[in-house]
Amino acid sequence: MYALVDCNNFFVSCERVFAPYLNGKPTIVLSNNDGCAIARSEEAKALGIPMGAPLFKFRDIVEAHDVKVFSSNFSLYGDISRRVVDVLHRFAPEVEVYSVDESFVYFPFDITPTDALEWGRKIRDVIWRWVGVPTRVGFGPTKTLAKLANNMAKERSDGVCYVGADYTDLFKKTPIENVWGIGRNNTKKLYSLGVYTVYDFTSKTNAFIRKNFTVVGLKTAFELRGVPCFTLEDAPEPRKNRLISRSFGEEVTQLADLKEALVQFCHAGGRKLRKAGQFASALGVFVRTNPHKNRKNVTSGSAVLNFEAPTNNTLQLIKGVEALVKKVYVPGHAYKKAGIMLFELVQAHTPRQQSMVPEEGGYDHIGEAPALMEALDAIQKKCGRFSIGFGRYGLKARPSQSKWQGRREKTSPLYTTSWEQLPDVK
DNA sequence: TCTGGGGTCCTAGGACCC
DNA sequence: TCTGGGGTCCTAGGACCC
Repeated sequence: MYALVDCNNFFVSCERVFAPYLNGKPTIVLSNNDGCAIARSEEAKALGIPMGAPLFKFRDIVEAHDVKVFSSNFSLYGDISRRVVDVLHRFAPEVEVYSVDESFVYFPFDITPTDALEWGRKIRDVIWRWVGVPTRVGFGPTKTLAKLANNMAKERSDGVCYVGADYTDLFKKTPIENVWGIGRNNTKKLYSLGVYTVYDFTSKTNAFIRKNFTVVGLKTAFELRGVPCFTLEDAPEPRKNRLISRSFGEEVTQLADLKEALVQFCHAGGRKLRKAGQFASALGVFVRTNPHKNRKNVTSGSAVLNFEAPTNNTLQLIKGVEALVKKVYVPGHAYKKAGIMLFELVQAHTPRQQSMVPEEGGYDHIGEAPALMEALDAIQKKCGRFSIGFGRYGLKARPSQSKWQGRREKTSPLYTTSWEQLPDVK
């Protein structure tokens, strides 16, 4: 038996944990750069604010109804997310963190749907009391059915639901696009093939599904019929690539500004690699002008280089960026977005080809962080992320002074991850 | 004026090997 | 007239997820 535990309107719910005055008020959280609505409270949804819509398109609604607006505060959301997962581990030994607001839970013992629903109510109750965010719990014999049940739980007053493989009546009423793994494109194709509901889909032959939707679609069909094809990934595979990118607050035309942004991304990238014990084999840089401003004339560029030996040394990433940015930067263009990509990430213990001629300033033994990086991480951890950097790359003392930094005008405090910003209890 | 930031998996087809 | 039977690796592109 699988369960999917999903936090309702997660980012908004996180904001409400420490600001209960927001309860009952229409509230939204914006994407980076205060661009789009990426989380909406039920009240905000009722006002017609669409998911992913840019703020300027519904600003009149915000003003007319006094919608509470927040910039995204991912430190807070990440911390709340960890707390939710901690609670789940008390209920079941096997938990797969699927995303920041969703986890799969596997119950390895026999459990009836009735008992499952009782468990679900208990899980919701404890998360609500201990962490302070509302959740929904869906149960099913496969992950896909649990996910569907989670969707159905929206309609249930107790926020829990079970869906079995034999729920034919339900399947006849459920649109196929509600199924996990059936996206926009497949929906269009399914409609054209006369498939509109879950029932229509599961009734098709395997050969038909395989032919039109590859093994991916076939697995989904099996899952809906109650045959598990996706198991719990309790020890997720280490990630293979990493992307660090941002849209800029203001368009960037100068090479120095572009470089400064990319160097910041290298800091973030290096830190993330070291934390995960990973090393990047190759580095990519990309830049892009604003696609919304001049749709016909969006320019982008990218370049990649291979490291002689995989690295997680920030300084080596920066050196790589220095070489690559010259290839992609074209004077006269106004860049709106840029990023770095770290490819073919390897773990410290992965066997690898040694370089015959060690790079100057590099290091030979993978897994051995150079003392400089250890010091950098330690100082940044103690004194803050911008307390130290590589001076010659134009790092300003406070990066908010840079034009490439995005807008974050309505950020809530770091209630749980900064000593200075702990909330007061009166 | 203003439009996010991450990821994964699968397939087809070409180049190349014996 | 008739033209084998295996493989691997890489890339681009398309689909999906949050």
